Amino acid sequence: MPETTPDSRTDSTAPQAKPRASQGRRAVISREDLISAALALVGPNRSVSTLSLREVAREAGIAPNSFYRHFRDIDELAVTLIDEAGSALRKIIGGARTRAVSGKSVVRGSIESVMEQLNGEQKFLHLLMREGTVGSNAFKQAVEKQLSFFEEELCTDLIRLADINKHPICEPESVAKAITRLIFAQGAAIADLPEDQRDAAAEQMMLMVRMILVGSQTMASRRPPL
Amino acid sequence: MPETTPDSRTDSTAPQAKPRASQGRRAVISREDLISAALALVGPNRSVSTLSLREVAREAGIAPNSFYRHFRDIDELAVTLIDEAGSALRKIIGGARTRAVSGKSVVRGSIESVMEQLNGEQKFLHLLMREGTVGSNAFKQAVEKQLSFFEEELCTDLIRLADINKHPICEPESVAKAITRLIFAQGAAIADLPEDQRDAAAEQMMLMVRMILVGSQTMASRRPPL
DNA sequence: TGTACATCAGTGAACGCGCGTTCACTGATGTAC
DNA sequence: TGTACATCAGTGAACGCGCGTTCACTGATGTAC
Repeated sequence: MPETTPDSRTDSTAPQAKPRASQGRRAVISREDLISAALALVGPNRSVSTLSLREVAREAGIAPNSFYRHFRDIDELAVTLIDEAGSALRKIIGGARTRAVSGKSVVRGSIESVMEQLNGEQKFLHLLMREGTVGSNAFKQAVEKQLSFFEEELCTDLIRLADINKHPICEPESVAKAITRLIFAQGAAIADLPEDQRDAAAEQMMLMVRMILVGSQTMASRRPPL
Repeated sequence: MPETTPDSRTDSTAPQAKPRASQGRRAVISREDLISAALALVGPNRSVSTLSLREVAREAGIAPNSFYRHFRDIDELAVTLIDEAGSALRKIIGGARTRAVSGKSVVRGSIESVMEQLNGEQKFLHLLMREGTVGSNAFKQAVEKQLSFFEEELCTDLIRLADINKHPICEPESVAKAITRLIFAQGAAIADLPEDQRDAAAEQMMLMVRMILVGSQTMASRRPPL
């Protein structure tokens, strides 16, 4: 029976990720339960790197050492959390983007989708925004990987839209990177703002994104693209 | 004699910051020594929020409880560290900016100055880039304050240059914010890059900044500025 | 100049705490016969 | 169908560790007389 979920796990870093599912006592909690517990604990403000193994186990309702049945250590859980947050977020934003295919409102649609995430209950976004600059190298790489996924998808969209609108842009990779990084950096700051200032901050963010886009279009029209 | 350095210290948050200097045993270590010890410990990768009181005391060569003679707690030291990093960095970059007053090379001069910091021994920049998204609210606010100082200075420069070059830009505050945030976000990522990829990353960062500037100029020329 | 004294930077020992990790275990389950 | 057994998720107790914080202290210094 082949593995049906290719998913985002790394190649060989899950040494005890239940290779079997047949014999022995049935599991009462799962990897996913621990992830949920961790997600509940980080809330909107805590960093994954401050989670303790005992704390997560307590939240999940198991003994501390039972944790080792599911993850090698707390860092493996943290990286898994980052990966899951990234893919969940890409799914959400990707949905918002394809829903609003009409012209350049793609930018607005995406950013509004990000803001919804910020204002809502979801913790994925906070999590991703927070872990990029601290913690172990494994953390940073995990975040970097997720961000580059966003960049790639945005880059594809930019090129597609440039073709449709006959508005070529220069260096779409750099444009995508600038927009992605700016949104994540600003998003983290906006998340800490009081509710009534967020809309204005979101508008400002849209203006910034528009500046980047207009700039790249202007630069493309000065020199022929490529 | 009026206070010549308005500086960044907060109003009343240093309850035991040596109000006297006359009686009693002479201090063998100072507040500054503790700050240096902390700075040495954070190095290029650690977050200030992971410093322990005992660790800093050990590094400074004093008993753990002697720490309390200089700071209320470890958080007060961390905030002080952030403030000092910010003002040191503003001094350095401000110098680079005024040195290169000729035309638009101000942008290049500033970014090269930032890159020098990244490549060099100084830890101020790493520190500021790292602490904005994690840690207590006090940390975040301290970083936010320093970043907004950068923004203000950059905004002033942008307006001045726009006047000189007869190239008006729209919403200089937003432009300054976008550039500042982008540089700090990207800088943190570049700091983790291997040496040989940094120059390329710096060039890309300059391109991004130029896109923002060009975009804001283009948008200003479409609608009359203000 | 000498002496008593107040000041206060720094100390050493101790506290209780939460942590990660280990150990030998328990007991529910699926499988082989 | 019944029984013996292997598997293995979860446990409870214990370990040693570094932590922040406290306490009563020591002893160098400046000041008053």
